[in-house]
Order: sequence, then structure tokens, then C-alpha cells
Amino acid sequence: MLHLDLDAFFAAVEQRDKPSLRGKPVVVGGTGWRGVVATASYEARAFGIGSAMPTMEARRRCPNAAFLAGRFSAYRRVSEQVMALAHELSPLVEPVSLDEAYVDLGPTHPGLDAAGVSALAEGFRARVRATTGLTVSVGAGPSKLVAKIASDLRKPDALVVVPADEQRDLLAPLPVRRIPGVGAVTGERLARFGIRTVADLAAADEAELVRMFGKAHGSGLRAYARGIDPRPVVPERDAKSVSAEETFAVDLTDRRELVERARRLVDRVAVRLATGGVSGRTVTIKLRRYDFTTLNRSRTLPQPTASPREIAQAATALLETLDVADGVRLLGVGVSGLTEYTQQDLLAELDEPAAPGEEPGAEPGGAESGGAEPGGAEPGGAEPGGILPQGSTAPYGPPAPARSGWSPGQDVTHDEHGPGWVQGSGVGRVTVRFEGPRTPVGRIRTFRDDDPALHPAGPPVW
DNA sequence: TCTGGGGTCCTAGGACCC
DNA sequence: TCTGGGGTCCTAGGACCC
Repeated sequence: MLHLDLDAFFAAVEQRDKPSLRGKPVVVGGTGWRGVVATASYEARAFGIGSAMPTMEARRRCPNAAFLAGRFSAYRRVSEQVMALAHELSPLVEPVSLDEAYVDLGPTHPGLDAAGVSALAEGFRARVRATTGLTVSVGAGPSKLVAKIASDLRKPDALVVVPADEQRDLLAPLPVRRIPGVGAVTGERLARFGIRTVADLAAADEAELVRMFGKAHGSGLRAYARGIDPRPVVPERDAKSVSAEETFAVDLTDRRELVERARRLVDRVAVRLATGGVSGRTVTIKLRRYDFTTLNRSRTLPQPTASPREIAQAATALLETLDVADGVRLLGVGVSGLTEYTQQDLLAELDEPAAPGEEPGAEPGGAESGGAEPGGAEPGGAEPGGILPQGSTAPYGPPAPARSGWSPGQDVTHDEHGPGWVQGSGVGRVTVRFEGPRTPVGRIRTFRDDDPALHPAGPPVW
């Protein structure tokens, strides 16, 4: 079993495509006041910046880092290339995310020894580097668990092969937190019982663990600690739910405003249901209050739907049941209980008259909100009507909200100067650096943010 | 350090059915 | 009618992952 893990993936793609950022701290994630870090380059990690850290804290730790919003279509493209290379090893490839996958070599390479696995994996790593310009760490072992732990052991740009007879010695001294499924809460609870290492966990009383963590988690944990992991590689799982959510720049208290936001989220969900050819029976809304307490409310319909009107109706009805007066920081809408679209659903939906206040024919496909890639280009979202403090009141404040829609890191072209990327924007201006993956470090130029010669562009070809 | 967005899986209680 | 046992569906919440 192999586990593949692209190193500092989002940040590495940015450094690849932006010569001026190579060797520099780069942080990809939400760039607004409430953003968090998705990926930090290794140079940024040296400042103590890591995933899930609030971006404001990252700015405090390294004000000179490049803070980028992320270009998901570029990441997706690279991911597809890597997954295609993985498929050359075996048809049993299970993508975990854009930057991770498991590969089961069992059927295609029976009876491979450690040296054989090494040769195979090194060949793969070389091909990834040649076709994408990125480094990938690979772990190999008798199970998903061991492969995953191995890939993490000597990151970045490393291969670690763990033969079956060595897994015990590898696992025993590791902290329990390294076992997938042991997060902050479980780790704390185990520590209170004096269980700190994997060896401690392996020796723990099973009945005790089940009492503490429930049937599935309790016994599963101890099995993992003993190196028992029967999980197979599952190549293509069907999605079980589709959802969209948004954290607002400022807490919302106005119910009408929330209903409006809910509608936009519904449209995003509906588009994705349609492109996936699925409909669902259960509509869920998620609401996070000012104090971070989170509520979910769901309603199961008699028939599956993919219709934005029906989903919106259910979502707003659910919203009605909740008190929003104290302030809502996040709203989400989801659909679960998915089934394949039937011909009947399709016909019913085509017949459906547009609801009042909805653009006619704005069924799936009619994505609003402008962006070429929905939700991708600007996580943390530009708040069009935001009441953000403009400019430089805070010491480490993010750039003023990009009313123009330019997001840091975004690919652009200028009629005169050619391809480049947005380095920053605010107060009616955009600064662009004109460089690409194969050019030397480029020069900066500043434009009015409504300059007609400046256009959004697709990701550059590496 | 005031905490994203997209998911998965598990648990527990109550309704309902036979 | 003073009360079984099993199964399924639904809802809500929470831990966890990348």
C-alpha cells in the first residue's frame, strides 16, 4: 500500500508558477479578517505558521510573507496529473483530497519486496517531479495506516518504506495523535488516562476504551495501535452530501439579509447537484452564532430534489425556526441523501416555473456571482457590501476588501504587458507582477482596478 | 491565536412499525 | 391493558480529516 502526499501543495504550486515567490514564505488561505491558513510553504513554517492558524496570526508572525487566496483550478489541474501518474502504478487509486491518495499495489504487483517497492515509488516520484515540477512524499507499508504514517515521517520530498516486520517498532513509540482519528479531543482524553504513545494504546483495556469512546471508535483505535487496519482502497466513492457555507466578514443579525445569503448558497449547491447528476431528500442548514456555537437543522422531503426553489424553500423554513438576533457568523446549506438524477426529476424541473425574484431559467448552470470558478478564487470571500474598516487602522490588517474582485495571487493578463498575477489590491488600485512559471522574476506595475486592459486569466501552463 | 470550507463517520434518542 | 423486542428512519450534535 502506498500513500502519496504532495508537499505543501497549494503553496508549492504558487511558488512554481510565481518565480518571485520561490524560496520565500508563502501562505495560501483566507485572506480576510476571519480567514485561516490552508497551506504554508516550508519557509513560512519556519515562522511558526501552520494549517488552520488564523491568517491574522500568520500575518503577525511573518508580515512579509506572500498571502494568497488560492487558485483552485490550477491545483485541480496538477492533482489530476498526479492521479493519472498514480493510475499507471495500479487501477486501485483512492484520492483522499487534491493532494493525497492511497494506491494498492497488491493486485498489479504481487509479491513485491521492499527493494521493489522502493524502485517503483522512486520512479513515480521522479515522474511527478518531471511532469508537474512538484515534490511528493510517499509512504509504503502493509496497510493504509502504516503507509500514511510513513509518508509523513521524513517530509518533504521523501520516500519511506516500512516492511511488515518493522511496523511494530515504528508504531510503538509514536504519540497517539499520529494515529488518524485521534484528534485534539481524543488525544486529551487519552492523556488523562496516561495513554500517550501508540504502545500505551495497544496495551489499554478494550472494554475501557469502548466505554470512553464508543463502540466503533474504541475498538478501532486499539486495533490501529496494534497495526491492524483492514481498510481496503476504494477507488471511487459516491458523494453522500453537497453543501456550501460562508463565514461573513461581519456577524449578521438581519433575517432578510440571511435569507438572501441562504439563496445564494442554495444556488451554488444546486449547480453542483446538477453537474453531479444527483438530487437529495434531506436539506440541512448550518448556523454558527457570534459565540461560535453551531446549530444544524434538517428536514427530509418526501421526494429527492435538485431544484433551487425547493431547496431554498426548505432552507428558509428551517432558518425561521432559529433565533438570529445575537448575530450569525456563518451560514451553510447542504443536501444529503443523494440519489442519481432520474429522467422524471429532470422533466419536472424543466417544467418548473421560475419563482418570483429568481432569474428565469436560472436552473443549474446559471451560476451567478460572476466568478469563473465558483467559490474557488476567493475563499473567505470579498464582502461586496462589507462595512470593513478601510485601509490601515490595524497594525497587521489585511488589504482593503477588493471591491473590484481582484484577489491576491489571481492570474491576469494585460493587453500591453501580457500575463501576470495580482500581488495586491485596494483603494482603487491593483498591483500586478508580470511573470510566469518559465520566466525570470518579473516587474511590478500598478493600475486602476477598473483598467479595461486588465483581464482575469486562466492558470498558466507550466 | 478569536478560530475556513468541504466533507465523512458515529452516537443517541424518539417515532413508528410489526 | 402498566407493558416486549427488534428494526428502520429521522434529527441533532460532535469528532475528525484535508
